[in-house]
Amino acid sequence: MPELPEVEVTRRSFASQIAGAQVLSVTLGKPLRWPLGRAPSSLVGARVQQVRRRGKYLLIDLDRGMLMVHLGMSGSLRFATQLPAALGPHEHFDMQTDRGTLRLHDPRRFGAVIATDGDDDPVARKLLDGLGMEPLDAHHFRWESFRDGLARSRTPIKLLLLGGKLVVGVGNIYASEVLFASRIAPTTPAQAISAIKARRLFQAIRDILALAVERGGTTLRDFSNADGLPGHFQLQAKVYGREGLPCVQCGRPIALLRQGQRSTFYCPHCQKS
DNA sequence: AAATTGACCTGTCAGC
DNA sequence: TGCTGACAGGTCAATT
Repeated sequence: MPELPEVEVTRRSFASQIAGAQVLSVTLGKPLRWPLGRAPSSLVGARVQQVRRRGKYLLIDLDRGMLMVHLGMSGSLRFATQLPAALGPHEHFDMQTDRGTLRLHDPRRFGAVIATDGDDDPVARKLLDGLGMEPLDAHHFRWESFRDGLARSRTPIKLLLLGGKLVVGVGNIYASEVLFASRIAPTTPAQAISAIKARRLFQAIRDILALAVERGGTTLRDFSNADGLPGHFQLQAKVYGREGLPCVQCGRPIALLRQGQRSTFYCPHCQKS
């Protein structure tokens, strides 16, 4: 479910509500991708300061430590005052505070909640170091760095975008969408992309992710923010999930391709190397 | 160093 | 109806 826009929409939907809250108790369901990292009771009494995001990680700063939350493939967060006391079968992390309860729902359990000492904690460093540029941060997402990153790689551009080493947050849906918007074939080796097209791709990543955040996420499936609301003005995918349907530009059928065991959707007529 | 591939886990859907 | 296989929005570890 969650690529950068969905994670950012989630962050915005509960960050200001949870800021200043004091942790009352923590309950765990089934194990997630990684263990919490310390006893849940050690979080009790801590105060939440702010909620940041790095790539697809949510970083919840506490007055002692930092909680890292990743939604994996199927995770979603709720923050509310009135939640059922008992955890459902797919709810695996629950943090009660004096302002409400933060609860992770994650059927596939590819997500993670990790308690660390902060940004410099080795566990946090291991996960966050090496992540690429933040596409919605103008200071970090630099055209020169992006262009140089493309020039250094022969990897097919779709896979390079998914990799997260050059730019973070572009997942399987948005990778197909930004390549369609910039009219680049997904198999094109990164270093073979012309300057003109690279520039279009750079802009498309910024514009499409920003628009998706504005609209509250994608239209696919059942994404909802931490208020449990779906968000009414969700972004329409132009190619993702549209195999065989007419291209919105030229009317020819959208094609499906497998790259790195993931589906890529594209228009063979509109997108060229 | 860069590029593949497999693994994690559960739900859903198409086809027989 | 039930079974089987394919697939799903992510990413890390192990292997070439």
